[in-house]
Amino acid sequence: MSQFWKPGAEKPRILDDEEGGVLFLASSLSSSSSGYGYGSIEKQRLRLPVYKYRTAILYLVETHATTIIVGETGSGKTTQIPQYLKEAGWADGGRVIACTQPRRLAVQAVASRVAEEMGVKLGEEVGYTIRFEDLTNSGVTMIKFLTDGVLLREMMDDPLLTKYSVIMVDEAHERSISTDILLGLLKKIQRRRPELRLIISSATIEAKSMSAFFQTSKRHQGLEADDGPRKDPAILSVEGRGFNVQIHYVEEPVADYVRAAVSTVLSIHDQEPPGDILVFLTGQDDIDATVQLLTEEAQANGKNKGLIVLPLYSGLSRAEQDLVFSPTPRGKRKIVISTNIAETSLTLEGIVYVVDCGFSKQRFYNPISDVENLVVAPISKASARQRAGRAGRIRPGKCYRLYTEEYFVNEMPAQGIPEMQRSNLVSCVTQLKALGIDNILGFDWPASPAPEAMIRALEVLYSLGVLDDDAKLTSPVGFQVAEIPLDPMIAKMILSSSQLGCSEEIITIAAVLSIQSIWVSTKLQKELDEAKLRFAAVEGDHVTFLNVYQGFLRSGKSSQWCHRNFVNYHAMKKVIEIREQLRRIALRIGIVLKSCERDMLVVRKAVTAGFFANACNLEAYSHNGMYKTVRGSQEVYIHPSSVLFRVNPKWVIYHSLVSTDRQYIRNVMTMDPSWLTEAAPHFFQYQRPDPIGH
DNA sequence: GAGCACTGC
Repeated sequence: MSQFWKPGAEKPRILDDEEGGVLFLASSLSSSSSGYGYGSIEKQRLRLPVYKYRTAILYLVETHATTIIVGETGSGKTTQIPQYLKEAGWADGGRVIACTQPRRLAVQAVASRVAEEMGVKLGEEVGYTIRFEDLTNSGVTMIKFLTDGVLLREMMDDPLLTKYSVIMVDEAHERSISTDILLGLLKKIQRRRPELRLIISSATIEAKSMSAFFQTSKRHQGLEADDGPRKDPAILSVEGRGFNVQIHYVEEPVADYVRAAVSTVLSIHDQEPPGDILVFLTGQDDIDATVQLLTEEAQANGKNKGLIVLPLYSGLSRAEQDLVFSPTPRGKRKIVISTNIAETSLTLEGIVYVVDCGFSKQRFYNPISDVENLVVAPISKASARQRAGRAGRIRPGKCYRLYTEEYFVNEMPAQGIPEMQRSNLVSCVTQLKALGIDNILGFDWPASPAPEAMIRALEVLYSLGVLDDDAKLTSPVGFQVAEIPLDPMIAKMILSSSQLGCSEEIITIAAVLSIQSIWVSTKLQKELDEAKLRFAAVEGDHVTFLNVYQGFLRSGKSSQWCHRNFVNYHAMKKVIEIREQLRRIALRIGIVLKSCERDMLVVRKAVTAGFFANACNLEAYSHNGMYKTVRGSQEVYIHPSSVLFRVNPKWVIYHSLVSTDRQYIRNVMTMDPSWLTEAAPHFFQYQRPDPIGH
């Protein structure tokens, strides 16, 4: 491979664009150098679109502190660029090349692919780290894949990330909270470590704003010192290798996208050649309705024989999700009706047609009421393109958009709102504080969150005793909370359990609260309710979780036991895993591991210490179970899934709140109001001088 | 008596 550009060699031809970024125009190499006697993996590597840009990428990374690579799916950037860097010597001298991904599955898949291409054992030269799993060998691993959340955690031990020579942040266009925090911090690190190189890889042409973010102040421009890289980011664009997808729009806006989706699917089935169909809708309700309607109409038309209609959303059991991946039998057409999960998280093979309703459920946070809501909202153009691209993976496809072209062009937003601007920031602020970022309001974010959200987060953390009057982390509580990889309210609950002597129980509760649900998703609602009753505790859902966990342990962690009791076996295994991680961290930060045996009073006090802000009082004379929150006097109701539903104790504390027609509180526990002033005297003095006196 | 887009540490 001597023909490739290496650091120090004569530079390839480049052209500066008017913004000071560097745009690579032509490579002197073409991909025609493939074909002599390489193994098939090697041949495949040479055929990837990114291969043509190998020299350019290495040159830009050598000469620029930050390189932004815009690459469509199938360009090969994720698997190839780390290898190019290694071949060019960026992993010499014990240094490591890092590549981050937003999702665990992607980390594992990419790492094993790269290990295979390099002919090495996974966990040696090529490794990966995700929560609960570290497959790296320190001193040996040269290329390391990891989730961006794990890299953020690594910064708590090594703030300058000194072992890495190059950090590639992949899928940056998704703008998850951890990607955004990471980008902000990496920009800071760059100032302290000029030898560090960043590669920001993104699927959309948002590169300009990303470039502006990494652009350092004007006076540095043009000062190209011989001993350092250029400070202005380079931008390089790599084409993808997807097939052409023809876009169809509706001529008039549709009133009901469920009906529109059904009729679109039926006409594709009627008129188009074989190929599976993927339909994007917003949620479980829409999807179940569509599956039913489609099955009925197909039956009525006598077309049901050729159709396999399958729902897809994260709430389905593993077995139900796996159905979607089974190959379509000859002569049949598979129709997958899915949430956003199929946009990025899962990739289906064999899709030729996509139907896109133009909406998805998105989280929005209201810092004034401190409530996170799930709202059906229009998707962005970037999402619409991503959805359409799902039709072009195996051959040219078609995408049917259930909105007008006029709407797409003129009204659909180009990019979605970054998650940072739609979320509660309590965890995010704690993490930054732990990394020594004192001036949170002045932090240089890729997208600044609302000041109200920031102030609300500071208030909550102050009331938890995580921050002091100067908004600095308290010692030891604040630092301990930051070490625990969970929501600060949960972390505070764990810390309090140490003093109350019930940490074993509270850690179990923390683990259960941090997974989706320990119950199986089933249509047998009555049976599920009956199963729940077998574990129900008068103290509420938290203690009920302890009963389930005890039962699971006594059964010898049996999957049959889970099945009999409508408990989700995979969820329980995850609970065990999270418990183990939390116990390790607890020992490290000096929490006393102790069981309170059957004393649920201390367990409830520990929960209150974290969740006092979620205290509610049953309205006197309320016959319909209406509660008011102590903090904001909001009307709330106990969710029917709670064991305290219809029990309606006078005082409760909840873990989370969901808004639909009503505000429902989920995971609810009974408590005594005198604990509130005990847990957070300042908070309740400030909010309401005497919460107990009525 | 009713509802949970999707990730991640």
